[in-house]
Amino acid sequence: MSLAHAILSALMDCPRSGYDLAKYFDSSVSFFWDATHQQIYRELSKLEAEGYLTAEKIDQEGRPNKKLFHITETGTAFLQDWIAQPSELSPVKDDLLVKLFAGKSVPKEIILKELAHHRQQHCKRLEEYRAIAQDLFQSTGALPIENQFQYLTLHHGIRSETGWLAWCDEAILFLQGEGGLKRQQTESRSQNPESQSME
Amino acid sequence: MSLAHAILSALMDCPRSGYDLAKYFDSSVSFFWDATHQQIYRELSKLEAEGYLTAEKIDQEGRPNKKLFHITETGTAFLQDWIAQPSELSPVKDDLLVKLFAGKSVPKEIILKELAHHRQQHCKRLEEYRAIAQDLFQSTGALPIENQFQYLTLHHGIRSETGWLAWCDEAILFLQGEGGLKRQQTESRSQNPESQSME
DNA sequence: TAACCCATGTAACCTGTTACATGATTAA
DNA sequence: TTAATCATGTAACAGGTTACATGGGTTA
Repeated sequence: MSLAHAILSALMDCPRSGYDLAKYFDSSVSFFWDATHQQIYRELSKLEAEGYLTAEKIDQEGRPNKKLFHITETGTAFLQDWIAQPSELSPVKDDLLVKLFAGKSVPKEIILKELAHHRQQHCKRLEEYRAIAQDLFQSTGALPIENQFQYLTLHHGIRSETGWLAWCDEAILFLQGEGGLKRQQTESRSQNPESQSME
Repeated sequence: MSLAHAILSALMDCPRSGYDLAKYFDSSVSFFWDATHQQIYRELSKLEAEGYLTAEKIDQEGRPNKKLFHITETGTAFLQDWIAQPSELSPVKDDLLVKLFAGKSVPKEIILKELAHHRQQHCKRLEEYRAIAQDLFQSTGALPIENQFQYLTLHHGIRSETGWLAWCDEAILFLQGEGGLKRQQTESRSQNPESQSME
């Protein structure tokens, strides 16, 4: 869908090589998009052919030559157009939840183990996100405009990981409590959620 | 990745036709997986060819004939195996967050409009999930084992939508507040989140 | 009489994954 | 001397999207 748009966004900032983009997608873009270097190179060729990007060849000594991709005016317009188009909610796809859904067909310990494993992975991710937050936004006072939007996406990532952690904890307790007996009330604060404060 | 597994899980319950599955994926599975009828039919053929499913032909009068798919023992074993294999976190991909990331390249009103639009869609989804929760889990006392896992997946969906709503509200306020000036403190309750109570 | 439900599919295309391939430089 | 970093790609395959196709029965 929007790998192309994610790449164009990343190139609005500054020109980057395919390699740079792959690294970028592994860190500062990972809160909301995921792509391998193979996908990125293929998409870059396509975007160049369509005139949304131009490649600048950089000869280097002591390391491989590279191509820096710059976004063109057509590319910028294409991105702006897409942003202005209202879009649907992105589809949800989650392996762990598929496993849980079929949970009754395996011993409970297997599910509990997998929940613990995922809990730990979310924990790790949360720490990574917090570290990025520290790096980027430690100054007091107003954020420069360039960083406001990045801040919001990162904040979403932190929120989402925090939510996963809490859900994992609940699910583990629920299943350990022999299921069902400890179910709590249906109407809760989530009707009118007390929002977590910003990171 | 796991469309095959999601289909097999759905058939653990009871045999279903492709059409049934498509409807099921549109409602009770939508908290964690998404698939169109084309994908489902293709996957069913494949799963049948591999021996994980058998098709039972049902001739009907007054409406089209159909095929009911039953999971086989091989199919069950295949699913159980997959569940026991530890899996990585599912990748995040979200269009709205890509738009926000590139937010500085369009007028702020466009972003605010899109945020409001998404907020409304998440609201609608949350209501749908709550309605399903009411239907399935209104009884007091212990949940039957068959429903415990479904309950947990649904609960995750409700949690996630609640989180999205709260984030949309925060993002809208943040951007309306001329950005940055109203940023709140970095260390917050999310360090040790007060979990929302179960639905 | 129009739209929706039931029910199944094909075909073309685009996107994502996995494996393979190269090769110099630098840090442990 | 082993592994990681820099840097770019091809090829095959699997998974997902969009458009097309059929056709009777039911509800507004």
